[in-house]
Amino acid sequence: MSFTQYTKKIALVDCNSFYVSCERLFNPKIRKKPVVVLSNNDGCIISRSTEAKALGIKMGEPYFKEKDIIVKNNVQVFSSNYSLYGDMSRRVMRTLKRFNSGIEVYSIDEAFLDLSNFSDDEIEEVGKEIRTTVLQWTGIPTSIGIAKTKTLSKVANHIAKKKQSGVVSLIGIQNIDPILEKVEINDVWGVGRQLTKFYHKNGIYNAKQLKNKSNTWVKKSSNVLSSRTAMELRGISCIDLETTSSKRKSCVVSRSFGKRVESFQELKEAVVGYALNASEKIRSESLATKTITIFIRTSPFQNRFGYYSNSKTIDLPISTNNSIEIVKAVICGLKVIFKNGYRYQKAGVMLSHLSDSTNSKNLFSSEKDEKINNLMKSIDDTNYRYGRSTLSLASAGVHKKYNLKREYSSKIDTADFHSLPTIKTI
DNA sequence: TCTGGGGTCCTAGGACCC
DNA sequence: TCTGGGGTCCTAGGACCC
Repeated sequence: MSFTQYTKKIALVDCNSFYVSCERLFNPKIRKKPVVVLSNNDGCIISRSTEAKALGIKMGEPYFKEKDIIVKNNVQVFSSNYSLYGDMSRRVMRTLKRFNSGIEVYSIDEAFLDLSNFSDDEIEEVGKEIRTTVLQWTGIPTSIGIAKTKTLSKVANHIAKKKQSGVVSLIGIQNIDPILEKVEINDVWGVGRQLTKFYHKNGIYNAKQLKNKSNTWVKKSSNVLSSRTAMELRGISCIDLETTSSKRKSCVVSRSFGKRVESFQELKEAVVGYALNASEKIRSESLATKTITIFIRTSPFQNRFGYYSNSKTIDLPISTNNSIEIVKAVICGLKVIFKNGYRYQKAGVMLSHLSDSTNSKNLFSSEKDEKINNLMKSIDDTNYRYGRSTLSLASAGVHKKYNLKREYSSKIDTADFHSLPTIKTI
């Protein structure tokens, strides 16, 4: 006699080489070819097709270091196009939501799904159906791992990546030790470079060894996060699915420059621009900031001209999301930390201690605040309709020689009518 | 020259993730 | 010549209090 089992089931859906897959959607010619996508400023390689991986091109490597291999093998290169990737991501997530409301969108190309309401017997088929549907509706190939905990579903996903079917379930397997034994410790979710070093020193080289270590040892010699990871490998769920999206706690806008920047004026224009972007972002999420940090630095890789990095944090008496106030603080901070004679490579603005702005009326609110809020709102509306920075502040400048390098952009944007791919008929 | 014990709160920096 | 950007959480240690 057998009866249907309904154990806890978490699926991790992960888009394969997501940015590359997005570029391939509208460019069939590069479907079977090696392709890479570069980070901002065409700096590093951040997405690789399987063909590119096979050539030995490494993740996160500077583009110029791999250029020889790239040219020799005619690898297709793209600058990143976040507008396109963001839009495709939303389509994938919308498709996933149809299968279950219990979904945690974990990153631009990953989501955890609670599939506990499906029986043990049918779960692998459900995974395959999800994969097929996402591929059909969005054109994006995915890998799906299913297991009792988030950490184990990551393991399953890791294995699924190398499988033809793209779906791996660990549900119903009595002894998963032989599987975990083949997973290197640094491939376990939550184990980074430092922990890998530490585990190696203690004779732990794979997931099985960590799983079978005593919990007290892990907790005492490392920390709670590590012990949670170990528990999850044992099939005991410690990291919950976060299905309700909570408001963020900080907001950063930072960029590397396309060219080194030396003058205060240019640096100021750049950080004012970042401050405006950040302000707009938090306004769009009905948040206000109480702490503003501005940072600048020269390149950490070339210290021929000396390395300099500094930041200034400014605490406001009252939370705000008013661009003018935020820009004022940022310029103030920049004046404190700016030093002449350096070739700056990067700058950024961080807004933290964010709180809900909808109930932020306080003792000092006035009619003037009301007017400023209305001004901000009309600036945001105009920029939304006519494109970012249609309306800006004079201090943000107009020349922007330091702007990003983006030499290989596909310029396709499915979220912008004017940048949709066109079909030519002869 | 000697100089307690214990609690809370905050922050900077580190480690991790994608 | 050229090395991304944006998050979260934890912890140790300092400041402060009685």
